Amino acid sequence: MSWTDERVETLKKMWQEGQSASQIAKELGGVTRNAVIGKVHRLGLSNRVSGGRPEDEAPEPVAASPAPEPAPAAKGAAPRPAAAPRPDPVAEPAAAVREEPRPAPAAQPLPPRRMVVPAGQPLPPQPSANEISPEALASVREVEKKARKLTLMELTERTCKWPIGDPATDDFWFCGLPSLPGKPYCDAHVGVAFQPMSSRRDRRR
DNA sequence: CCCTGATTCGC
DNA sequence: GCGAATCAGG
Repeated sequence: MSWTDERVETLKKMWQEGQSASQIAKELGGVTRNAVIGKVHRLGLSNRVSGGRPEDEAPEPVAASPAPEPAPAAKGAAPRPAAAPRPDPVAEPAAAVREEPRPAPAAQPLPPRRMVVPAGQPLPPQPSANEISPEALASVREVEKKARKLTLMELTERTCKWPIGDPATDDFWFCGLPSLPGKPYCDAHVGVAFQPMSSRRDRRR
């Protein structure tokens, strides 16, 4: 692979968005994070942040994006582990996680809201009425207390991406415990997310 | 251990 | 110019 104009453009864009070198490398493909970092330096895009600014560099205050683009699927598809778990086993939230470099540093103190009903019609993805083994639920509750409470950006391929809390408030985070190899969730959450769909009995409710 | 960016230096 | 190896951290 070579640094075509297009690839360089992607690199610049992502770097300025604050994406890590490894993330950029993954996105581009065919290059390692080292290659990305090397290129970043050659392009003169280093990120000096230290408090003291030599006073020569001033441009690029990183203006707030005009179109904030609400979190992709993270919000709308966010399952409610506590009450109605089981996010789509197929479409793991990882994709949505990849984006959103700036999750807005918390804001609204307490907006007038009652229930979170993600606008739009997309609400069906909910096999709902799920029967999760009591033990699975129990371990999940337990685990949630030990959750690392990671933010979107802190998630990696090895951290549990199970969302906890209400996405519409600051009271929201991701489990973050070590995920099972190849799985998007930790042991406890995998147990709730991937149900054999077998033990399905009638359920008074 | 996982991850980050920074630097060096042979190619 | 490129990027693996290495360094220096969190």
